[in-house]
Amino acid sequence: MITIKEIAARLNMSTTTVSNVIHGKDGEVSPETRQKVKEFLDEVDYIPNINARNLAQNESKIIGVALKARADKYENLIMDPFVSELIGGIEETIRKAGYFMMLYISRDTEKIMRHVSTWNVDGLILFGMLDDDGVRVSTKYKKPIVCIDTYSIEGLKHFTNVGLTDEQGTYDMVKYIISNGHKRIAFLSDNTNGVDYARFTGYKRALMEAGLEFKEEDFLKIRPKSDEIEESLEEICRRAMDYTAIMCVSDLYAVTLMSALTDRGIRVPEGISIAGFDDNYMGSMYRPALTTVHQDIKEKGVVSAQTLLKRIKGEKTEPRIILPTRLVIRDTVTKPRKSSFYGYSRL
Amino acid sequence: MITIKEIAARLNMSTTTVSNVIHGKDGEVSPETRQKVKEFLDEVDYIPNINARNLAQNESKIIGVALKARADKYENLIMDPFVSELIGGIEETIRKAGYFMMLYISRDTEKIMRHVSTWNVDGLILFGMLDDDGVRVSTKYKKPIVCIDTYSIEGLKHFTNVGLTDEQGTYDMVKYIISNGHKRIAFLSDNTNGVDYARFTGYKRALMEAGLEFKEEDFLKIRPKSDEIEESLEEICRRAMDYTAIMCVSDLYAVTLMSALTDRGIRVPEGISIAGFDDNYMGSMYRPALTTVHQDIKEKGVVSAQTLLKRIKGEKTEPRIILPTRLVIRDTVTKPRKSSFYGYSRL
DNA sequence: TTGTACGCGTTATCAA
DNA sequence: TTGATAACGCGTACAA
Repeated sequence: MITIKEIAARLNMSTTTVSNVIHGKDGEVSPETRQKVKEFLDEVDYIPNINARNLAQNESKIIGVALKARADKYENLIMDPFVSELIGGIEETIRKAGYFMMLYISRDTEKIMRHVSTWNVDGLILFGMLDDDGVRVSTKYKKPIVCIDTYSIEGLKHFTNVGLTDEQGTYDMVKYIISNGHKRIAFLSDNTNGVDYARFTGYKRALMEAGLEFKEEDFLKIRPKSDEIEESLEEICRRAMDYTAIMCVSDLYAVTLMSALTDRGIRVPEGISIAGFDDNYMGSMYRPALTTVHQDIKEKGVVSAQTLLKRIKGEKTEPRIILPTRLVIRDTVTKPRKSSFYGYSRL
Repeated sequence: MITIKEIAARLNMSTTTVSNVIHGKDGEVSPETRQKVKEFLDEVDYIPNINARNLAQNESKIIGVALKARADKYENLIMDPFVSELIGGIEETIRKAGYFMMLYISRDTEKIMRHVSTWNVDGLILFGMLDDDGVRVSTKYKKPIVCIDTYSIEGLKHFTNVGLTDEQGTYDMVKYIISNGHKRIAFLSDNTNGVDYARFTGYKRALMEAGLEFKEEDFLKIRPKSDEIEESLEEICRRAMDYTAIMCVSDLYAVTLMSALTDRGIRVPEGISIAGFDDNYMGSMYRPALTTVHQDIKEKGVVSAQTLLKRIKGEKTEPRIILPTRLVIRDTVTKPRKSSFYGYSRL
């Protein structure tokens, strides 16, 4: 690996001159020397040492991307195509802007912050952070942070949130379900924090507006840990037939649920209508194809990275960016079954 | 961000002493000073500047992870749960070993190599590289490289390949299909390089062994680019009924194909049997559940990272590591349809 | 046991 | 237009 110093020595000039040519400071150096240096640079295939550069400039050109995994969700986190699509969008944007991406997955906010401090990253993208983490992060770290899908960090300095019309999207979908004639509609999720809370709220608003009552038990809680999910699904399927439709908080869960129902002889949508949220590949490939709320996940990644890049350059940005959602009507929501028919294909 | 120098000044001692305490060189420093320094370190929450450290030590503690995307496959690359699961395994292993992971996606081998050179990464994990890239990479870069699923790099120095019993796994599956009574079995993929070649070979071997003839046209070529896939699928479905079973090179394609067939009224497995390879979430959630060749993708990531770490430490490793596969028999391969029945559910 | 001084590769400042 | 030199923060050989 050749260094500037060595190049300077071989060309009989100073490191300054070489450095100037490398950085295109054309005013500082004569055309002839510039030419000479450039040729030599090509010849030896000079590659700068970023560590030295960062040390001298006190910057890193690194964007830290931290996924905060919940203990009970780690497996799913990394299985969900959501994540890879998001990362894809982020990586592409970062790379094109001449930055580098360091990826870090952890359950521990503290560790994440140490990590970014060590590397002196120029900015941080956080995904999967819950409310209470915000303050802790905030005090440790002075550089721009963009959160994805994190509610209730508003007001905290350095923070920008990139989110969705979660509430409205779910509201629209449940309204659509109701317009199909459904009256007993459950909501399926594994928690009621952050994004899930917003979607849950949208669901309840649609119910209320239609004069439908919401009872606590209409919230179907799925436990995604691999050693609990079967039992969890068993119970949910048992209770499913109390409803004619289930609004799922994600496509992942919607598809998981449809499989479980199918295995128990309950047909979708004849026996029960199912709606998802995300519009990922799994939902679109499943048959019957999933009716769902679309979000552009890659775009979410791109916008997050772009916003962070702007903030790094010192430009002002909105404290919260809200991306649109839209309904994708496919085949899993239809009219409710007749009360006499339970949709069982075998019994 | 506090520096060693500053700490030394405040404590009235030399930087060496502080440094020694930080690195636990207990023999070099008296218990009292050690205690004093440690306390102060905690108090000010000292975080080393990695750039300076790397510069001084000429190492980086960074593992570069480069995904080489094929032009026509980028979208799928990042959609396939395969990738996120693999990354998950790699990241976890790297992190636990005290290393950092830099992720880079590019179509251009040259760019990937520049990237790793600049950062002086301690080692490299390459995924998606094709045969011809090998040599180019090899000459540029002297540090350990672990490839995932790259055939024909054997013999190249610095390289280790982590792969699968691709040929055998596919052979086993096709043999299983044949044992179900099938005689006309197609193979679906988008190319015949690397991994796909190995699987293709396994398919042909099983055919041959059973005295079945393979014709060129039995290779069904899918074109995965988003603006071509519909047309491609249309043609494949038209030709599908010349066969009673299709061995797909991946679960992703198997599920995609099943959807397309279903949409055209062809039922799986009544009309045609389908087998996949990978055993991912999509295939296991699809109904009918996909019969497929299982590989442990996360494990692949873990083993790759572990192997690289070993090589970085100077330990010898096998030039090629081959992970096992096994058949997962589910519901998409059954006896072939009667020749009079074409499995159409509507026409 | 502690401290001094230098090198790592780069950029920046200032003088020639 | 060019060059000498300091600085960035850390680790370490070697001296004290």
